[in-house]
Amino acid sequence: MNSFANRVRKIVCEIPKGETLTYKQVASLAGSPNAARAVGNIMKLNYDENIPCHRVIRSDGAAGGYNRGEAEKIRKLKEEGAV
DNA sequence: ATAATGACGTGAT
DNA sequence: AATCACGCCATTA
Repeated sequence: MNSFANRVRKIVCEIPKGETLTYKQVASLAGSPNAARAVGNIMKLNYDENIPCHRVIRSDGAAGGYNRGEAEKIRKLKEEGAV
């Protein structure tokens, strides 16, 4: 998989603990500032357990979604120190 | 190539 | 502040 998905995965994997990036930020870093939707789409389709996708949230501050459940995602972020 | 889908974003009501 | 509708992008069928 060498494409947007790969870039996104790498970026998300580089997110430091306690920090959270918005889908828009990730998309922007991936090269497409308006591909927030595509970013989330890729996560859902890839189910990357090696990637801290739980550190990626919406721009509104909402967690968004998670393969384990939004509650788990939020919990993880809170435990890691994310606001 | 076209249509449909989706863990989004922003603006308008 | 909350909700609705539209727009955007990449992927898959």
